[in-house]
Amino acid sequence: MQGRLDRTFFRHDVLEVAPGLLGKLLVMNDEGRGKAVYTISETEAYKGGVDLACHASKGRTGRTDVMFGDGGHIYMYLIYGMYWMLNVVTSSEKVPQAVLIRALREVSGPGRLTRLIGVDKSYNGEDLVTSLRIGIYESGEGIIPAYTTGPRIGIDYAGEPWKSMPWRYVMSL
DNA sequence: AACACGATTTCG
DNA sequence: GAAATCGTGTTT
Repeated sequence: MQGRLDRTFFRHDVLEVAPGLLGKLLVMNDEGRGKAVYTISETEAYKGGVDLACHASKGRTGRTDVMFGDGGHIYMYLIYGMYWMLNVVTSSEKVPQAVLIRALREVSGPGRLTRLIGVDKSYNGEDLVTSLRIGIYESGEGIIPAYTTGPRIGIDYAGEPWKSMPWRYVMSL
């Protein structure tokens, strides 16, 4: 590992950070569960005020507040009353964007992965740059691996053009 | 105070 | 194809 991703990595546009997170290492250091390292293999970009699939597009509320903050923080969202979605806030303050971590290598599905690694609402607002229990690190290569793109999952309600934007990034084998 | 709904997963 | 299950935003 070359080292932990710094603040500037997260302060770029979500369409740049989402594919940029592929191949990066998600490092967990939760008390009791011990240390664990996972490779991020699938992400989705949710781009601020214009993107109707992005929760922040309907304005700043208590829940979406963290997305309006500085990049590098975590936005946790509970879906269907049972699954936590792990998001990484990107860009800078006042610009609401986030990357949904959809899969880790060997672990498919955003809801299953958060259960596996033990991430829930208590991680909302956590700073990935300074947190002692969760962080993202550069992989050995330090480059973005090959990947394919496609429409995001489960957001058809947002309508066109959002439901068709190729903002889902899947790392190739 | 009540209601509708969702960035999913699992089972039949 | 449908249920499980609840925090959040919206409506009453």
